[in-house]
Amino acid sequence: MPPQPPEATAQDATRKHLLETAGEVFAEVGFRAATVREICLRAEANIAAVNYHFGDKERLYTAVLQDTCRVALETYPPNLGLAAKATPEQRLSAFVRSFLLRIFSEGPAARHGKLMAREMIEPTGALDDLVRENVQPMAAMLKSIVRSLVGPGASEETLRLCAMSVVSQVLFYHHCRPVVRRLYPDLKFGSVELEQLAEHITQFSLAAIKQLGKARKKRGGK
Amino acid sequence: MPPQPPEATAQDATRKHLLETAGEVFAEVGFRAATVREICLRAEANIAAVNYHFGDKERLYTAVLQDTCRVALETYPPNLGLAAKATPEQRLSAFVRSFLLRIFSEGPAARHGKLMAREMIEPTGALDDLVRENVQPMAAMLKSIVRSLVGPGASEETLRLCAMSVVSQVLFYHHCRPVVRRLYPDLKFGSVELEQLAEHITQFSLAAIKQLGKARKKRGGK
Amino acid sequence: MPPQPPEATAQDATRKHLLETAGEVFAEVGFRAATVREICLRAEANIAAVNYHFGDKERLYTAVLQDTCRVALETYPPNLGLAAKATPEQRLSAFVRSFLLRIFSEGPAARHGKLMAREMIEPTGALDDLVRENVQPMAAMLKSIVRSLVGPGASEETLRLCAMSVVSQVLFYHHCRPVVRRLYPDLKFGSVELEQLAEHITQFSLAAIKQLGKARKKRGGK
Amino acid sequence: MPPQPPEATAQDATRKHLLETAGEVFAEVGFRAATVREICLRAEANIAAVNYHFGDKERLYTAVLQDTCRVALETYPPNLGLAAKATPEQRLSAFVRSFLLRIFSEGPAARHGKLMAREMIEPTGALDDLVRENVQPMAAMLKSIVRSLVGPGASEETLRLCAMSVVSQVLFYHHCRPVVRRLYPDLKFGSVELEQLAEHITQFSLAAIKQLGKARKKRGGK
DNA sequence: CATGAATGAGCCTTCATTCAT
DNA sequence: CATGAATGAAGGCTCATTCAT
Repeated sequence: MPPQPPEATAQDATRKHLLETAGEVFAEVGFRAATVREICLRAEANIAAVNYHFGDKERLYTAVLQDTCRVALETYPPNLGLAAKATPEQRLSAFVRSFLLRIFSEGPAARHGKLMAREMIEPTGALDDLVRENVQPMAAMLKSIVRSLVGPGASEETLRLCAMSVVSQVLFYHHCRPVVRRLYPDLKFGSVELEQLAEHITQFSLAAIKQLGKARKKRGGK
Repeated sequence: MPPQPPEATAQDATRKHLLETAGEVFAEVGFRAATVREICLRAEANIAAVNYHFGDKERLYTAVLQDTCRVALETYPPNLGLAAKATPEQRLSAFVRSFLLRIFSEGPAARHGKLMAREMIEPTGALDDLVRENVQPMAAMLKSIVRSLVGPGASEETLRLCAMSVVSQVLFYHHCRPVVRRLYPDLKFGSVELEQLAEHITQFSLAAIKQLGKARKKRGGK
Repeated sequence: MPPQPPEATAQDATRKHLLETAGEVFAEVGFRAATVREICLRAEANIAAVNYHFGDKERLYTAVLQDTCRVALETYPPNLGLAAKATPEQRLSAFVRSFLLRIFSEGPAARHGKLMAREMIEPTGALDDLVRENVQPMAAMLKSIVRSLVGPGASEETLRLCAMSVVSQVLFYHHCRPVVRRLYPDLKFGSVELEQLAEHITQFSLAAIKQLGKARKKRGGK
Repeated sequence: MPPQPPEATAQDATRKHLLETAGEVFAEVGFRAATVREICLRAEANIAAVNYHFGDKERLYTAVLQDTCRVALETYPPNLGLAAKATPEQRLSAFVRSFLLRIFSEGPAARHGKLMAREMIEPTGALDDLVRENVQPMAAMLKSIVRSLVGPGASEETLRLCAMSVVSQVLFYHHCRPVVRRLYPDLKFGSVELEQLAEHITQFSLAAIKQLGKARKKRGGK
């Protein structure tokens, strides 16, 4: 008998189910279009269950956002279990791959990507916390990787710009999927294709970053 | 009897005004949150004007999308009036700059960027036409630029991947602005900063593309 | 054909009907217990009619309060068409009688009394205006009557106290009707009984006020 | 085995606390607006405690009404500890003063006044008992005072009318406080002002009653 | 033709009450 | 026994759309 989590009450079960179902619905149609009725119906809960467990629709949404974020990061950790003494190149590759896998996964973890994309269009109060607690550390990690690659002495601005150039390439395929799909109908995003994509983004970025590093040294600074 | 264009002005004026106002409202709050009432109120038109002129809210939206796209491309053409014999580097730079200016502009042209960002989240039927008529040519133009840079013989896939890497860096700042603003509160997007940003993206991309070109030649193909 | 009130449109008819019906319902069960559904149902109007014509339930209530007040004062004017040179005694009698008739009437004018009674328990924002525009003038009128009766030189405080003693006797029978009915089940409030009641209140008050006037003179002022 | 009253304290304590808290809430916002949740929350009791101890919200209200009435009469008894051989004038004065103090007091006793005022607007079943057991005796007491003042031989109707004229003046300031406050914003109801008010009502009523007594004798009857 | 009064479906939320534990 | 999670009816309000004028 496994060490049962303490107090796995009926309440928690309903709450959890609600959280999961709401995640689905919010990811599918967004906060506004999602209706409490639909969520409760799918979760086989009473229409008043949302208000009872979360106060109101908005707080349910906040809880969903935080929960999906946690799940996504647990499922695809940014370093992908890399050895401690990995090279910067390996670390960049892992970062890109885990990021891609995270937002293109098909499971519950994928919902976070959809929710975040919607959050970019209409930010809610929940975004502040999310950026501070989750995005910030990721950005710092990536910047440290870039610093290792571009060499010491690079300005904060350079690090920031390069980090964003890396991130942008990953996010693009997720965010602009509707356009990409229409431009290249044959393009798929299976695991093979994702690996190829990760390889391209990594190589493209490595080439650029290293080149910038060389150019900086030649100019003797900055 | 002349083809009475000057006659129908009263109607056309209302229609045009409605189109413009709807563009504002849709860009501000999105399709769902926008209300026909609000649009008609701002346009000083009757509440039934939308249904009268455009059939329903959705067809108004489609008309708005097409209109804003036209305006945006007219205001910031992709080549920025470049000389015919411009170098590939100049053409890439112009492409990046015009793209950035287009989506970060503060005017009617900027609305298109916002609407497209929303379209990425919940594509409507209008997106098909838009991609075919506007995005496709832009993509082709960028790919030809990349081809000039990477050298002859590069695969279609390589061209496509590189083109997307370029585009993604531009779009990122627009699409993820809510996160960027929270990560770097001091970052501004005035004309000076946009120029610097364009410079970075251009240099980053040039370095990567050329490097990939060299690597390919060394490997002797693909 | 009578001089038709200008613009007696269909809109006004619905609005007026709604106002009347809402008056009934609010008087019967109060603001909170009254439901927009019930009001619209009784008025044979759409469920959204209240919001359309009055904005929301609260503003409908305010409109009802103002309207019933107007009707009540038009139906039973405070001076009851008294001659200009009426004696103070006659004016007091008319004031008391018209007040009693107003709050005990059975028609639409009676609703105002019920609404005001509820307003005493839970005042709304509408009360401020009502007191300023309707109660204030009535109070001034009564005070001038009392001044004529008590003789010159009486303090403002005395006038106020006496005026309130008069008003209180009238309102009591309306406000405490539930208790009065239980104490004296045989008591009726038909027109005959109201006349007797008016006579008592008038005589009781006259006796008191004149006596106070005499006492004051003996003491040589105040 | 003794009749275990000390046993059941835990339950009784909750019940009593609930009664007290409900009194507060009902007096503040009325029966309808009061929520069982709020009452249980303030009483630090379970949400189901009301139904458990009192059956439902309505029966809780009835219990509250009876309890507050008891407390109010215990705190401000109608004769204010008057000597047995007090004059009718003194008894009237005591009656008026105790009545005023009761309804204007700032404590648990005051709640009864507020509840009764609401009961006047929407009587509940609890009113019958209350009138029979509490109001009736008070009315009888006041009528006997009036009889002493107006002289023997006065009709029941006269006694009743005069008694009500007295009571009405007291209740008016409590019941119409919202209007009074708006008419005379500077008016306060501290202990000093209440004494002055009691004095006015007493003198006003005494003057009227005695005058009516004289008039009756002159006319020789009734 | 162009208007704006009117519609009714549907949304979020509240609340007294119940019932298994 | 006492609890609190769960219920479901009902309320106010919004909004795209319609239709008689």
